[in-house]
Amino acid sequence: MKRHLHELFSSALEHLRANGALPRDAAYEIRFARSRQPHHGDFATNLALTLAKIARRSPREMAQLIVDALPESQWLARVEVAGPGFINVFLVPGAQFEVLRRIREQGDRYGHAEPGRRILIEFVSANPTGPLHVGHGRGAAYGDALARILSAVGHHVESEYYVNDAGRQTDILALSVWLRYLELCGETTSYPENAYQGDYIFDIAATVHREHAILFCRSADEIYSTLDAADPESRLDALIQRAKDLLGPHYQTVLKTGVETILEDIRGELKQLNVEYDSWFSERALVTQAEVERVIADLKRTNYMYQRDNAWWFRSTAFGDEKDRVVVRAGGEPTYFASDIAYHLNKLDRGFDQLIDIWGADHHGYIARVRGALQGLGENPDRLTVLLVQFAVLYRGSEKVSMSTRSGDFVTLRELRQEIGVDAARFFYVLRKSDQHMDFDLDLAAAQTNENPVYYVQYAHARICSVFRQASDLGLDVGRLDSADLAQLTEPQEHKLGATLSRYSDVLHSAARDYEPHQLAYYLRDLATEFHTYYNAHRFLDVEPELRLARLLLVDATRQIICNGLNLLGVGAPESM
RNA sequence: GCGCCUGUAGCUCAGUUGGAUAGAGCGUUGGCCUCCGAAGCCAAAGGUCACAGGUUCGAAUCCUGUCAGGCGCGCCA
Repeated sequence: MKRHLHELFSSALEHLRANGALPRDAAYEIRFARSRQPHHGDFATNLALTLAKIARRSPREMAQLIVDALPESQWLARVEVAGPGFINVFLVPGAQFEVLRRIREQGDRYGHAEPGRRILIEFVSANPTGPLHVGHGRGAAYGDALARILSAVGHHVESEYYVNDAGRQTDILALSVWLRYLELCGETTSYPENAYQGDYIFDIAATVHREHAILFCRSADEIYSTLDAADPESRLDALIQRAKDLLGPHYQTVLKTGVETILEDIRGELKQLNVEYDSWFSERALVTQAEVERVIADLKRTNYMYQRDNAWWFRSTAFGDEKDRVVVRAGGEPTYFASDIAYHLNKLDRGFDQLIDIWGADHHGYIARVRGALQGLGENPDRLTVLLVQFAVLYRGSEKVSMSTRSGDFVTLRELRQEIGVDAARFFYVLRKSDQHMDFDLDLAAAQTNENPVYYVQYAHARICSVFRQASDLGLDVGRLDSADLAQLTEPQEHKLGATLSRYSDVLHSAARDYEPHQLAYYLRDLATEFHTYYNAHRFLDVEPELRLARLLLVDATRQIICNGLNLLGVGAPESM
């Protein structure tokens, strides 16, 4: 319909140009907005306001000229000049409902489009050093909904979890597990405060003890003797080194048991949340397959690498970063940055047009250096889009809850899901713009379970299903919905519902373009409101057959759109509740 | 100190890329089930869009400054 209006107005402007009312070279962009108020018609454009100055006429005069030059159309009831010079378009009564037939025809594919770009979207990617906490849930809900939406508008989308199974954090995990294991062996350890504190460490240690008995047991004397370190962090590093020395090849067994146990837990929890990845990519694989080395060598061949204090630095300031960054440490160890460059190159080499990374907002300072590295290596940095998810600040009542994995003082995603359920959790997360800070009151989230907006939307769906069950019980003929006479729909609630349904496709594409699933969530709530209002004002079954058929078509299309929309958010659409 | 994000109803948040009278949920107040699901509907109260300037036909939206909050500024990941 918008396209049709566009053609009409273009034609009018051409006409005005031809007769000299508009300068030949006048630039313009015709845009239509859906009117908020019924007396402003169905669509409005500010075209005349933008053209008034160029044409040296008053905005209202300009608007009238355009209106007079409009060609005839079967869909337009009337066109008005209003306010300072808006042009309001009123459609003929049936026009708003044409969309119902298309929804009916296309079913759960309605709103989807033709194939577009190849996109790889990476999200959550939490270190496998502890269970997912409530903060990770936001990235999961956001990333998965976005992947589904992008896929729905026609892109080829693959989702990936980057597993940081190499590096210091996993070493700290291995050390933590080993020390707890030693306690099970009867050794007295002094457990470092900066090792992982969570109870899950005990569980993994117990597994190791069950499977390997006292094979990895070493005496406290061996471990702590001649261990000198200035500060807690270097003491931790010294302990890790000691563990590697004392355990030899067994160290890897402890580490792998830890990482794999936690990864299994993460995988399971995400699956519970209806989040399933196409691939899980291991950082360790990048290292063992020498891709990191290769990238470092490639970087050294560019002009963007230099040595200082025995370390290799990448000149990221050349690409807008605040300072240059170390790629290879003085000791010869590559940094996390190095493997991250290799990872992103690997993703590009797999043939994706666009990479989308979803990061926590605390990593925002990291964007410039990664894009810089890609550019330095001759890649187009615009192929990488980094979307930031702001932190959720957790409260219990008015008390702030910490979310540090190392301290063990956090609320797990599992606890939240078990408390409020998958649907409520996912809808709650996605009901906020991702770059908006969010106050997440756990007590409130639990208390508001019954008031969660997701039930409002699901209830509309269930109600419609119930109507059709009733129809079937009464033996009413609902098999001919396709032949319904749309002219029967004349009530204001029907007009509003029809208008909202016809907006779905716009909303979907807008949500995909802006990477904003929350647009869809808000839309679904609006749609549910329109339906509930309609439901309370009118009856569907107990009316004349022709009217009944038309109303059932309208209501069935509503059910279809709610179902499609909820699915894109990873939320179920129950037929009864 | 520098950089990024944010400031909208008592609380939690939207606001369609600068449009007409700034919206919703929760909370508060008052109505609606002999009728296809009351997890619903209808109505009321509640606002100096942090503050001050600027840009223009027109600003919650764009620019500048001030104030307040979150995050970041490692040879950690």
